Amino acid sequence: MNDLKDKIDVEDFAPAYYQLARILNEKIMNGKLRQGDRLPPETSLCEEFGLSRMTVRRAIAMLEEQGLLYRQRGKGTFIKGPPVDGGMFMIPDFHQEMSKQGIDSTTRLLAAKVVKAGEAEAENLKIKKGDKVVYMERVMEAGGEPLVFDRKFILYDPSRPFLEEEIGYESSPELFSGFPEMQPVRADLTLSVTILNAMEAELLNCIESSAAFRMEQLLWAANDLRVAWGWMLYRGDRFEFHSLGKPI
Amino acid sequence: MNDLKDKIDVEDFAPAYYQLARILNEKIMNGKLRQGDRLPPETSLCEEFGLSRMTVRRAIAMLEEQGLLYRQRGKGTFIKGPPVDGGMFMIPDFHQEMSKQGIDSTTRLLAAKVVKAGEAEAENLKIKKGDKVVYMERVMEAGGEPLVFDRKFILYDPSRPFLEEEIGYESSPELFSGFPEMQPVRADLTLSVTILNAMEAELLNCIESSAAFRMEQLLWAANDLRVAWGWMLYRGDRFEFHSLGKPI
DNA sequence: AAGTGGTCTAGACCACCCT
DNA sequence: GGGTGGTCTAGACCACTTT
Repeated sequence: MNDLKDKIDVEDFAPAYYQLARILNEKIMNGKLRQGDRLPPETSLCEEFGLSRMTVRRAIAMLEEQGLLYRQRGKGTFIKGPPVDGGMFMIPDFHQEMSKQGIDSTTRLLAAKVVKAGEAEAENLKIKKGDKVVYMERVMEAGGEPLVFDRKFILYDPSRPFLEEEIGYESSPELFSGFPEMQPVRADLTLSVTILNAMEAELLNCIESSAAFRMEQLLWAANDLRVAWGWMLYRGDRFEFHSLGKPI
Repeated sequence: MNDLKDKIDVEDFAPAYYQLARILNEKIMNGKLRQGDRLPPETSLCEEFGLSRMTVRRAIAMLEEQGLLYRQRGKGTFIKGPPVDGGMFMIPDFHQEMSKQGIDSTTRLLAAKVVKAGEAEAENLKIKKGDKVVYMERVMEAGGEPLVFDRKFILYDPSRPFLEEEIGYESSPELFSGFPEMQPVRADLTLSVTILNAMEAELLNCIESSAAFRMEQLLWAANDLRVAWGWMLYRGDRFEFHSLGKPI
């Protein structure tokens, strides 16, 4: 029943490190290598598969990255069990994900204006309450349905006139294009859960008090300058995320 | 104002690839390398820093893994913007995380018994409705507060007596220890949001109808055998998760 | 002392992109 | 054809663990 080749096939288009990773991954999924088992030493694998050590190490590094095993200097490489009580989750870019699934998606701009910063905005952008900020509200839709609500407060640059046309379409980073000092270089994201209030529920076409993901965003430019703060609400009845276990 | 060495320090304990990754990362965070910019070719970096190509590539690979840049064969290596509309989130193992924070945590077993599979369990474990399964309910607590509710349905192995003592403590994988055929080798995790019902809210000491994370788990053993299914509820008022941007 | 993983080199050849 | 990243080798030395 073992149709799998346990050898590196030079005719195969896949590189050797990838083939080896696949072979080892298969042994783990087969139960031939079990939790706690030690992998053969790298030098043994080199001999067994006719590969150099760097290539063998690269295959093992792939599996380590996926959390299938761990390495201990001086001791060996050991198989981990599956991540039962936790894992990694990716929240993909909304429009990218939709277009990948062949679904048309749009962003609708609800509001974009200069307002005075309230308590929360001032605190998060480290400005004074009452200072001017650009406020922006958007809804992202797909299949004729609103799915994500986005609200952002953006640092207002008095040296630059505020242009509504610049705002509101697909990609947020473009908001800052042309203003190198305000270009975000880092984003701190925080994922939590919340219950939609009446306004949010109406915009998202949900019943009030339903649950949603909330992804808070704080965008940093160079020199530790905070350039934008806000959050996105993902409808709880339309989104779920899967742990990463990219098949090899 | 540039206190950063832009050279590899052989006296430094950090390996060369790591130092180079730190230097490049700093240039991105400084805004010296901006979104869309092309990195110098690998061979240039080799010369500039006096490193072999493999070492330079390893540094770049680190940054690529973190989503800071991407590579295109034949064209070059380019800086990405920060992941504004999505990112990676890790949900850590509950007890590991608590002990890391110096907080004592416990697991309390509420129920462990053999029951007949209902519709959902039968569907998810691919058994017949009414077949026997092991049912288990646990609450994980820290700081005197219940924080996570766990409910699992485990494949019942008639050849093996069901022992309540085996169940219920810290680590789920141990449930299967000693039964190699049932040892999980893979876990499919699905993250969603939900609203706590009366029973769940009481067990978690929350008000009813509050929001929570729901992490559904399907555990697979070798031969594509489904060995357990269930879900964990994380109190929404006590949990939030941060995107991964490990500082270099 | 022997065995293990961690780092690094100085080359080599290949696949792809652009001119 | 020249430049880029992608893969691979056959060594070397080091740090750590175990015997």
